[in-house]
Amino acid sequence: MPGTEIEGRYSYQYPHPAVTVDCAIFGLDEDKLKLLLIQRDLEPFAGSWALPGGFVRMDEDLEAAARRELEEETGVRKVFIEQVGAFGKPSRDPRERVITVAWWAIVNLYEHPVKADTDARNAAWFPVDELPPLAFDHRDILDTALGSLRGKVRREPLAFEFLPRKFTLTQLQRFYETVLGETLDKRNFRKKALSYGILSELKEYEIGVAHRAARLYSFDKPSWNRLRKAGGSFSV
Amino acid sequence: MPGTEIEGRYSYQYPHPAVTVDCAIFGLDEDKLKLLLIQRDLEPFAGSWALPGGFVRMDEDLEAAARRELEEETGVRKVFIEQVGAFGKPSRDPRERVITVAWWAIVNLYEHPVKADTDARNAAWFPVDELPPLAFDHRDILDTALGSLRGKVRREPLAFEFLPRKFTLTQLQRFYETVLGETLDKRNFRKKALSYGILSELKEYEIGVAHRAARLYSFDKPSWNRLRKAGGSFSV
DNA sequence: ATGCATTCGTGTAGTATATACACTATTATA
DNA sequence: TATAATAGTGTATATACTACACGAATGCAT
Repeated sequence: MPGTEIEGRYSYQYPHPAVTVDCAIFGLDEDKLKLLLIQRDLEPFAGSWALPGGFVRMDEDLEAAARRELEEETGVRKVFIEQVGAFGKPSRDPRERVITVAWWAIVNLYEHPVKADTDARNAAWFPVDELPPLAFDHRDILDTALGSLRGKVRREPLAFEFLPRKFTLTQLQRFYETVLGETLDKRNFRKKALSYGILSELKEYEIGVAHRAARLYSFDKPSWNRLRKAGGSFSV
Repeated sequence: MPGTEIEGRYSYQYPHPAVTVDCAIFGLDEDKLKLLLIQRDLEPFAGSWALPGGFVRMDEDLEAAARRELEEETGVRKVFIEQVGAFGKPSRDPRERVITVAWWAIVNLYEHPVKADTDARNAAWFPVDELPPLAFDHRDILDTALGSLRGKVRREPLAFEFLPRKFTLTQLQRFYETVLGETLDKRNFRKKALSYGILSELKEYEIGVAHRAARLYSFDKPSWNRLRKAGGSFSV
């Protein structure tokens, strides 16, 4: 049954590989970009940390499979998710041929705090620049995912998927500095960030800080949609 | 055997989907961006045009599978190829579950003319803006591939994968105008293209034209490597 | 041989965008 | 009330982008 005459010209019988999805789940925590990892309890790589993932079901879309894994792991439903690509070196799993379709996702830890290490399974958030060795080819996958995340952050207002609904311009700046790994000039940053007209200045200020309180802003999605339709982008 | 306890926490037995590779093969011909398509002779979609593709073998890397298909179809070995991503809607093939990993590739039709329609199988080059209806979800795949190609062309000197080894600046400009779908100012284009220092001015001119002959240039790869290492990009 | 049609090749001025840079204002706390 | 910490603001310079027109070279038709 498997493989027979699929795609027309090829009629020899191929055995089928297993197909999984793996997710690089990013979040912003204490001004650091963090990644959710799971500690494996079975061989191979028992004890190693790995990207959460699992099998694609036979009647399930790839994105649906990724979202299902994501929700099982974090409890969060509507998140930003994007495909990284397929990884399929024949030797990537020592047991049998497994092709994985990798995704990256953003969970907003301010709106949906995900307490990773409290449940039975051993899961934890790691700063992306202090990761333990990863199982399988997950380091490759992560590096690709990080590249894809950074590229997207440069061109689209993804920052607001990470930040609280009300944020200060300094928080916004810190985010870009953290994710892009470069320092930015305060005045130029504010000038540019505001110039797109997609930030609403609120009449509120941060509270509980031991210095002058900063004004809060929120992301104005309608303005961004208008700007995008007009061919605009958003890069700081 | 399939699916058992793979990835640790999941131990139920999954049937495995078939996995294929499909290739969007681009080339430049008569100042037009063209795509190589194959006419299917079997159901489903018999008679329709489709992206060339086929099964991934059990011991074969995904990229190797794509390159094998590519060579079977065009006879060309060393081409630029990049993954588009995985496509896996459960209904995309009416016979059984097939997940495809799509790739796009560039063949240089000046250096390796691929006479598509001469062999037994019915294959042909189509201008990307005059494509026939495509089989399966190949239209989706192609649109994604085109987006990926255009993005890459904006940032990296991919133009030279399409053009003859010796080319005129007008040819180069036409390429960008064709692929990016916008007209460019001649003087500004030349100024900018030359400013990166990755084009070598040759002492040769085009021949056989019924007007003033244009100077020929070639792409200086070492210069590009130096520029790239220094963090530079290439965008016209 | 001459004129025609066609493409090649070139520079400048104006505008917009990006960069560099330092001090006063506000608030909590000691 | 002094201190420590961060917020908030403007200008001058350099760089990059845009718009724009005409003489030079060549094959071809007459």
